Amino acid sequence: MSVGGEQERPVALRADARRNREQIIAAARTLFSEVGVDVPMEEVARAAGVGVGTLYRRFSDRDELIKAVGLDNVTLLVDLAHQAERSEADPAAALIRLLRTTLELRLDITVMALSPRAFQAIQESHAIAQQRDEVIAAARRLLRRAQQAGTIRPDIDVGDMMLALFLLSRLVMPAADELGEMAFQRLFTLVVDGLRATSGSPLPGRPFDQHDLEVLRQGGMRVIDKPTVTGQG
Amino acid sequence: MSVGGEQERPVALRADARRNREQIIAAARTLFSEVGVDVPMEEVARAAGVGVGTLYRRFSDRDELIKAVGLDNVTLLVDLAHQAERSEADPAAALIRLLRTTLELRLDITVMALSPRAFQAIQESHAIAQQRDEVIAAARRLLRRAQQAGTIRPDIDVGDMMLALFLLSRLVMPAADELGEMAFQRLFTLVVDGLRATSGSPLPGRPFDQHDLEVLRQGGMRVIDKPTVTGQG
Amino acid sequence: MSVGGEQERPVALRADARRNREQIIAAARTLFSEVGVDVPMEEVARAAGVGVGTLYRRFSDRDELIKAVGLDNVTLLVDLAHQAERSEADPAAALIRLLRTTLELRLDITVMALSPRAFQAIQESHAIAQQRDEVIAAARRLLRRAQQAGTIRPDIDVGDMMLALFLLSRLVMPAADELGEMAFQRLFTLVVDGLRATSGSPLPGRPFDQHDLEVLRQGGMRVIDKPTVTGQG
Amino acid sequence: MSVGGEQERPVALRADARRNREQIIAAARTLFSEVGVDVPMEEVARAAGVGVGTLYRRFSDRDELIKAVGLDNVTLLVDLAHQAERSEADPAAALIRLLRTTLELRLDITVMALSPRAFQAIQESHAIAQQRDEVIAAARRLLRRAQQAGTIRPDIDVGDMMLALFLLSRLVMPAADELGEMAFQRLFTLVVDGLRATSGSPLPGRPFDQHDLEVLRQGGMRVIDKPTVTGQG
DNA sequence: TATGAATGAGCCTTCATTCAT
DNA sequence: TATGAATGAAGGCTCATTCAT
Repeated sequence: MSVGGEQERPVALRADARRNREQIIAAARTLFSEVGVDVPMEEVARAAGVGVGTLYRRFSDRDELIKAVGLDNVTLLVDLAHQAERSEADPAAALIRLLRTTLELRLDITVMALSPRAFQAIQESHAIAQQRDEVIAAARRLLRRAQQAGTIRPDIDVGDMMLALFLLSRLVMPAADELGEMAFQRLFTLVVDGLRATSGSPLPGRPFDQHDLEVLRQGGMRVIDKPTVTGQG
Repeated sequence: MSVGGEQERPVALRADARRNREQIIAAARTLFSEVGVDVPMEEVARAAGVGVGTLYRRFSDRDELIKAVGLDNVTLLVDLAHQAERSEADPAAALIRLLRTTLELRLDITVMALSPRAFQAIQESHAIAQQRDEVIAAARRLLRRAQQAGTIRPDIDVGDMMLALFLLSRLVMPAADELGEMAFQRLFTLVVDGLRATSGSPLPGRPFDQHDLEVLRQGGMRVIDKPTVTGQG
Repeated sequence: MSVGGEQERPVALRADARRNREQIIAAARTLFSEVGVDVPMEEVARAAGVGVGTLYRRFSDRDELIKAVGLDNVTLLVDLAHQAERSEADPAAALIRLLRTTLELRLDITVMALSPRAFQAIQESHAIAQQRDEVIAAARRLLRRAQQAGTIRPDIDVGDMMLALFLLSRLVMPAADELGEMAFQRLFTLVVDGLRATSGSPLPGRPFDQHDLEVLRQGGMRVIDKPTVTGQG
Repeated sequence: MSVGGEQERPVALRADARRNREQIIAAARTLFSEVGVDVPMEEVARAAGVGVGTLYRRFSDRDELIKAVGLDNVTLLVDLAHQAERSEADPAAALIRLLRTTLELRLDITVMALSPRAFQAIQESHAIAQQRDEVIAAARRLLRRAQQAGTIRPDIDVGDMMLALFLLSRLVMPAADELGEMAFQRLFTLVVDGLRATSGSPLPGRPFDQHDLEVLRQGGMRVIDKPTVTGQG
């Protein structure tokens, strides 16, 4: 599962250094997801149990950290996507489970950039792009199979599905809140229902494919601020 | 149902001052929606064509500006909601049009606070709360009628609908971009399809009502950072 | 009681304009004394019952206002000083009453500038300097008479007395506070006791005359910030 | 009588950090005293030879800096007061030397708050209040002894003495100015003469004790702006 | 190497002064 | 002319990043 990319340290890190690196990425993944990619670097360092100096030694600036988290995420996603493809089950079910897992693991940062800054950063990474394309390709294959099986509506393509994923990614479920969890599950189900074959209205325009998604990313659509449904800080 | 709230200027402003005030609110509405409520005040001022000083003369601080935009939005929404109720048409269609207009006019800030800060600020305004409750009540009445007509799925309540609206609000359509516009329309339709009676899976949990929404707001669910689908708008 | 000075408007002001001018000076005298010469101009205008525009029409900037207040004060002081000289009474008593009245009317701004800025401003006014010199000369004559009568200690000159006045001027008595008033009266008496002939220790150095005072003003001694004995804003 | 207060850093600072902290407090003590507690933070930082960021790292805001300076001052004062008590000499002389040292070291900020802001800040610190009370208690003991020895006038209490100290604190002696130094010494002596037993007039009202001082602080008396005897220091 | 201290640029807000009504 | 609106410079504070220990 070696990744191979421009983010890779050329030489193997010492055990403790590797541990630091992983703790930082783990902390950043959570905080990026819950607080946003603008979270203060000190907060990331604190959550990782290291000093800022160490953080900066591992990741020369915020963008590098974003890329590292992104690569880590997308690497996991490639595995998940391949697993989904390999499962014998109903392709729609596999696809939906993939979506859900992506959200539950908060891996969405890579699929759709979280902020202009994150997008910028991720754009620069060839390794991420490559892996992401593979995830999308796998998702697309699953989608096609589900559409042929008649369980997902025929008038969408993988771009539409990614946008739906993106929407859902805006809801983050704090660990210990039952109501929030329920809200997420309900909305997830509701949106997935919209993806199903039984859904009524023909969608306006034409199916969105990966290329459309790319164009959209380049300069089309903005989505907005650190929103919240809560009063929490 | 006269508005008169704590944001209301008691005395008439001079013509130029009123014009500036309106320009500032308009600029803030757009920027809050597109960039977030943390957008630099200077940027708001510049977009409104005034100096920062003018902005601060009208709105003593950022929170006041947020409240003013919120009240302005919700006041518009009350009108729209009542119009929707009065329309003889299919209640589901009226409801969906209300959702769409809300999004197109970027009035969503009031329905679901965009950030902890916005939430705080809006909480303090009795006038906003009152108007918002009226909007939600009207939406609920429409929802009930549509459910009785069998055109909206029966297992949801107004809270679910508001959450769906919130999700969609994360997609903002830049004026002159056809692809972005199409993306929005497709996703809007897709999510609305999920709201329809024909939709398949029973939603987990129980219908979300306004009270659940309130609880969620108080401290339940977080949603995340200034996301983007694009590199830059 | 015509003043004659570079601050004088060349032509007579209309009655309402004159009234405005006087109200502004009165407000400024109080606020300069109670809040400091850095008090916001809007606050001065409000206290005077006019708009800032009017204030600035009468006084081109803060320095002009300071000069106007200063000239007004010193003009009053000249009268008071001459009255004190004319009184047949004990010269020490006359002198002490002059000091007390100066403080109670808060005319001290002119004697010792209230801030670097005020000092600067006042320096520029020939009219003020002239009147101030006359006040000091009168005080000096009284002082000499009192010293010859043996009621004021012989080892001081008018400069020392002015410094004592300056010290006392740091205590401002809010209108309706009995304790504050008592504090002022006690300290006033205590300092005056230090000026009396019965006082024990010979003062170090040599008597401070008006010239020393001038030198001190030019660049010698600083005194400090908006102090308070209270928690009030 | 160990100090340990809320301003105390619990852990030892790194050598350079400690040095900076001390330089900042030293710079702030001087500037607060000479320019006022409203002196720009950048100016404090510059005087301490550090950047603003460093200043803010040590003291989270201006109030914390004020408290730190206050605690530092009052801690020194407690030592000085106890030394004064221990000295075998004439209690009046010891008391007067204590007053003089307080002024020469510019420790007065704690005894009488320099501004509403300083007062507020200092109020919040239990550690400062405690130490200040001890200083005042020691001063009171000295005062009593001197009064019993017949060398200080009997009709005053410690509150009066603190007010006298406050008055004198308004004169700040710039290091290298002989005339300013002489002015200070003369006025100091003059005021002290007013405190002596030989002084003539009975003071109006009643002796001011520590409680009166407290009441006065709470809301009674205001004293005024950044005054100066000079054009510029 | 890990740490956390220092730096300084950037955004927030206030207010002196000018200008339009 | 009186008013109060508009401007923008200045000072407060935060935080990304660099550097000394």
